Amino acid sequence: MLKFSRKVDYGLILLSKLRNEPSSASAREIAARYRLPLPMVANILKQLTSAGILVSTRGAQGGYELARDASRISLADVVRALDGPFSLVDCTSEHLSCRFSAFCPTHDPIQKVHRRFQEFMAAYKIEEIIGHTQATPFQLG
Amino acid sequence: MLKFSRKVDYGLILLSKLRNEPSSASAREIAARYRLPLPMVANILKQLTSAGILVSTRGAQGGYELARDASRISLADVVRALDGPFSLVDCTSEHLSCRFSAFCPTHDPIQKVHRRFQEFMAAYKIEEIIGHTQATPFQLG
DNA sequence: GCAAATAGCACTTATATTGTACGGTATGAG
DNA sequence: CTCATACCGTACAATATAAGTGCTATTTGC
Repeated sequence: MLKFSRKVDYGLILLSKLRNEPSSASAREIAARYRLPLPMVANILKQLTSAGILVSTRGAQGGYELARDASRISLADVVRALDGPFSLVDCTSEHLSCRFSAFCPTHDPIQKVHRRFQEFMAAYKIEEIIGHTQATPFQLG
Repeated sequence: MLKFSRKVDYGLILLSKLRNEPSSASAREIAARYRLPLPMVANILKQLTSAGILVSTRGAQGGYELARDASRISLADVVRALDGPFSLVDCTSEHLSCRFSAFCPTHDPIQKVHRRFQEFMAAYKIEEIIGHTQATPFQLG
């Protein structure tokens, strides 16, 4: 299917929290705020950190904050961090994975679609997505 | 993940055959040509037909051909026919499926991303993808 | 009637997503 | 220095989705 994973969905929500309330927040705090399971939130934050989108402080009073301004974080960054390198087709990186290999009649044109889509995602900064609204906690039981 | 399904991959190859060698071809013929399993090819052709992208002729000497010119078939048409309605996020159609419902801080902006992506796919005609090269059969054992 | 061909289901298997858990390491406070 | 807090890395189980196969019915041309 052609859709964002739930990780990306959640990730954007967590990022909106961190961007709109910039004081460093712990995984526990964020999970409680949005009524999400702690292990999942922790995992997502870890992945965003190792991708360089967040910076973490360990130990008591530690937590996470944005590594750079939201206007310099693209949708492509977030998706790559949480879902791995995305490619519309398998044969983007390794030709071998394709049965048709060099003879594939659609290979080159689809590469072009792929590149255009990558550009689209890279140009889309999360500032546009999370910058407008204040992060709103889950309000209903 | 954010990629085309194999069905779409195969579908585009089959479409390139039908567009570049316009005489009506049977599923068996196409499967043999590309060394693909007949049941799979048949299924894909069936789905493309019921979506109105191909027209079929039943019975002996029957087969498939494009329902309209490749310049009037979009990538969105093909993806929708083979993978179902695609939406970057679950909450595109039914708000209920989202845990945060109306309180979700990222809902509206992501809808916009979704619409832009749909437009991108709808503007991309398969003519651009399958029109340049002649369909090349699989050539290696 | 017979063979070729599509139509419509239903089913199985493989793979990816989703969510959870655990042992380890770093830090700050008392 | 001990303890609680919090991040780190990785592995694991459950579930959902995709991928591929098979079968029976129906249509059509010879």
